[in-house]
Amino acid sequence: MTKSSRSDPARITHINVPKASDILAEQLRSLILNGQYQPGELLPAERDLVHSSGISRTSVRDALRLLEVEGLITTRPGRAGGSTVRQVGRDAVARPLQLYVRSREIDLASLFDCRLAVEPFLAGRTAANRTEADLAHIEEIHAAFLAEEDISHYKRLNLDWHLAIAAASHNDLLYTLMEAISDPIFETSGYQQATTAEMRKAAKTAHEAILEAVRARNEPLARKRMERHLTAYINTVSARHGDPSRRSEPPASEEHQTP
Amino acid sequence: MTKSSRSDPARITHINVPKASDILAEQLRSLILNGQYQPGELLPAERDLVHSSGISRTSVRDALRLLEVEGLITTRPGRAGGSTVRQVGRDAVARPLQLYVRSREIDLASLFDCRLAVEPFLAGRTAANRTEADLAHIEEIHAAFLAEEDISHYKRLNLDWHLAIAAASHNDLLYTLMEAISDPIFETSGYQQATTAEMRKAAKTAHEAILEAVRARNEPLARKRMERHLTAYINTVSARHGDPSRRSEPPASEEHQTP
DNA sequence: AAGATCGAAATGTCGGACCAAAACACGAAT
DNA sequence: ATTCGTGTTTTGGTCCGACATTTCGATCTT
Repeated sequence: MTKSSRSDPARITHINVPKASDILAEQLRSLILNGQYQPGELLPAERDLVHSSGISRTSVRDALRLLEVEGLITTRPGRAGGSTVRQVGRDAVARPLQLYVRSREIDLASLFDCRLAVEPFLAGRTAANRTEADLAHIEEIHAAFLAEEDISHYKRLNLDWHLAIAAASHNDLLYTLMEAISDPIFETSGYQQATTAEMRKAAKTAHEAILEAVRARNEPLARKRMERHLTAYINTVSARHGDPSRRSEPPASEEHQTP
Repeated sequence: MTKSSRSDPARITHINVPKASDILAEQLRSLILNGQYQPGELLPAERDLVHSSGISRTSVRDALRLLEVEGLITTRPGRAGGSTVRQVGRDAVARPLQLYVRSREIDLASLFDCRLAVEPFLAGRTAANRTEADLAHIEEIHAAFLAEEDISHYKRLNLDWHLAIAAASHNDLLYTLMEAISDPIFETSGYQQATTAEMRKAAKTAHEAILEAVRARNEPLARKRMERHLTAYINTVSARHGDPSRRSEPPASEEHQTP
C-alpha cells in the first residue's frame, strides 16, 4: 500500500466527521448570532425541528443541549416551555475559564499576574468613566469593608470591593474576565491562608487611596495605586508562602507603601 | 430587597431541578478534576456507565456530551473508541469568549481596551522571562513581518507577531486570554478596513522598538513601548472611523453639559 | 509474510413509548 | 363574580430496543 495515497503525505488537516447534531447546532447558532432569532424569542419545538430538519429527535435534542451549554439558549419543560434564546451570560465565559484553570493546574502566581494586568487598567478606566451612581455604590461597599472585622466576611467584602471598582469601568468584557479570574483565586487554598491584621490594615489604607483617586477622576493615579496595592499584596503573600521567586519590584518610584 | 426578611419566602435561591445527566456529569467532572482519571485515560464505556449509574443510556450520553463540550473529554466511535480524558484546551476558553463577544455585540473599542490592558503587561513579562529559543522564534516572525508586502498576509503576520510576543511571556493563562480576544478583533469588519502604507510603516518601526526592548530584557521599556504602539494604532483607527469619542487622551478638559 | 476479509466492540442514530412539568380551560363551590 | 380544583394539552425529560457506522483485531488467503 502506498503510504497515504500518491503525493500528499501529511498536508491534509485531520478529517472532522460532523455529527448530525453538530450540523443542526451550527445552523441554529448562526441564526441566533445573526439576529434571526432575537433574545427572548422561542425556537421551534423539538418535534417541529425533527420535522423540518429530517433528523431524529435524539439528534435534535443533542443539538439543543449543545447550544444550552454554550449559553445561547435556555430550555424549560412544560406547556409554555421550549428553548428560549438569550444573551450569553458572564458565567458562560467564567465556567470554561475556571475549568481551564483547574484542569491545567494554573498556579496562583499566574492568576495574580492576570489581576495585575487587568485590575490597574480597570481602576484607571473607572476613574475616567465612573458615574455618580457607580461612585455611590462603591462607597457603600467601601464603608462596609472598612467596618467589617470578621475574617470570612472580610475576604468576601474585599473581593466585592475589587469587583465594584472593576464594574464601574463600564467595560463589560474586561469586567467579565476579571470576575472569571477572581473566582478561582478566591477558591484556591493558597489564597485562603490566614490574613493578618497587619495586611488588613494595609489593604484598607490602600483601598482608601485608590478610591480617592477614583473620586478625583484621576486615571493614571488610580491605575498606579491599584498596581501598587496588588504588587504589595502579592509580595506579602509570596514571601509568607516561602516562595521568594515571584517577587516583583514595585513600579518606578519607591514609596514604601507597606508597613 | 436586601432588607431583613425573616421567615418569609423571598430569601430562597432559585430552585434548581437537576437533570439526570447533569448529576452524572458532575460526578465524572469531579473525578476528572481530582485526578482520579488522568488525561489520556479512558472513561468506562457508555453501557458500563448505564449499568453502574442506573440511568438510561440516553442520559449517560447526554452527560458525556456535556463534558465533551466543556473540553474535558473527547469521544470517538469504533472498537477502541470511547471517552478519553484530556486537558482542557485553549479553544475551550476562546470559543465561549467569542460567543460572548458576538452575542453581546461588544464593540471594537472594548476589545481594544482588553488588548491595551493585557498586551503591554505581557510584553513586559516577555522581556523578563523570554528564553533564547523564544527570542529566536520571535525574530523569525519579525523578519517575515518586515518583508511581507501583501496586505492580507500582512494582517495575519501582524497578529502572529503580537501572539508570538505574548506566548514568550510564559504565562499560559494570559496568553490564552490574549489569543481568545484577538480572534474576534481579527474578524470584526471594522478591523478589516484598509491599512495604509503609512500605518504599516509605523507598525514596523514600533515592532522593531519593542523587540529591541525584549532583546535587552528591559521589562518596563517593553511594556511602555507596547502601550504606545497600541494606543497610537487605536487613535489612528478611531480617528479614521469618524469616531472621536474613544480617543485616549488626558481627561483634562471638562465637558460642558446640562447639570 | 503481506494483504484481504470477517467479526467484535464501541459510539452514533433512529423511532416510539411513556413520564413529568407547566399553562390553560372549564366547571363547581363559595 | 371570584376562587378553587380538576382535567386537558403542550412541551421537554427519560427510557428502551433496534440498527447503522466506525474502528480495531483476528483470521483466512495467497
